[in-house]
Amino acid sequence: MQTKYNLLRQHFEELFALTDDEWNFVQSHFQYKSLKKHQFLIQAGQAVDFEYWIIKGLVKAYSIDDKGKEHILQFAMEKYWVSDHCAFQHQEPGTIFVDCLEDSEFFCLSLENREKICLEVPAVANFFRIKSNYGYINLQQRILSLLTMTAESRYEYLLNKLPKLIQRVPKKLIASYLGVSRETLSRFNS
Amino acid sequence: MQTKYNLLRQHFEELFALTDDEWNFVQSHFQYKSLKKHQFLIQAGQAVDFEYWIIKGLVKAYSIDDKGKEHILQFAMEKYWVSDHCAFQHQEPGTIFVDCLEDSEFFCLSLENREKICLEVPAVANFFRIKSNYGYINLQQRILSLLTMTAESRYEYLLNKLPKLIQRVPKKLIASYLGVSRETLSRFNS
DNA sequence: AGCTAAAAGTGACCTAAATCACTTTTCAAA
DNA sequence: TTTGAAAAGTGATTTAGGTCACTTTTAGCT
Repeated sequence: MQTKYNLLRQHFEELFALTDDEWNFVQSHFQYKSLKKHQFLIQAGQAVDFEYWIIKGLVKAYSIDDKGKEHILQFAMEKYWVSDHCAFQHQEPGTIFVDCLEDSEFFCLSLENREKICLEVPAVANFFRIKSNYGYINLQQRILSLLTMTAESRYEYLLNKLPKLIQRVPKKLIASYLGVSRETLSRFNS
Repeated sequence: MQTKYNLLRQHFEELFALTDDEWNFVQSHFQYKSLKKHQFLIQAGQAVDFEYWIIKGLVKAYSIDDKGKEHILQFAMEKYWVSDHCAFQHQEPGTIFVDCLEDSEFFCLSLENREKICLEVPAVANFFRIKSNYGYINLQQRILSLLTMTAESRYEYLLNKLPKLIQRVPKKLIASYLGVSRETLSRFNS
């Protein structure tokens, strides 16, 4: 288990160094969780008590529309953070589902604990500040890709950007992420 | 001018309180800028030296595709932050344009100064952390709206969410923001 | 290894929205 | 207050991508 915590420490320290004391304090605010493939991390309608850092595995975050169709908001794997951020931040019932595409392990951080470690350890506040900023930048680019590119070029773009992901995820889910039907994606390209 | 700085201080203090000393330090890292309608704040291809807080006015942030068509990434008005965040963060040439839809005034923050005040004043780091997080949440919702909703319901949704904005912005720009053609938008609704 | 279910591919057809071309309305600057 | 330009509306036509129905392939399970 300590090895797993060390992975998280390394993740924090990619951006800002922490003293051992700081790290021990921070670490004590996370809890471990493990799920099998097909199990839910978050379900719409329920409370979202945590933000999750993925130690190992792969999940999809998605919403389900009135016709029962699923729309993928995010794939998240090792070293990614995932949650229903909106529900988590506002401590409201969630609107999206997150489930495991592979057996997965997580470190869980509650809102209360997040605020506590951010206020206590400025390096952690700065860590989340920069991480959120990168996340924001990524979403802006995804929005631009939805506004400016055809479905086919979004697919090519994703193939280049995250080739490893494509191999771990069924194409029908890639289609859902890109906002295209499975059949249309199947008719693309190479 | 001090009145304008006070607006910015209030904006920071909506999330975390600052001492007068802290504020004086923070304030000294911003510079004032004013532009007339139709002037550019940021242009694709050029360095992006600042992030901007809007004191007064309204701008659009957009990219131009290979066919010369403009796609609106964001509208930003009083109390909003705007920049080419990607280019700014990586200190690379920009890829988007930001120009003024009305005469506008800004406070400008360089990357170096942002990092300086965040490291010096933890409340500022926490401020930007929370702001970025809210921004992230908003973009996730916009992505979901692009994936799950028809153009018409996205329009209705926007009418409810930001009625004031609609009145300040030509409909053809709203169309571009929603990812619909001007003509199609014009055929909608009520 | 054999079997079931999920995933992927494919043809035929349909539709939301884009595009093009033109008219009408609104607005801002002289 | 006129006037020229930008914005908005509208009809006709096209098109990217969706939907439906079915077949083939792949991947987990016992």
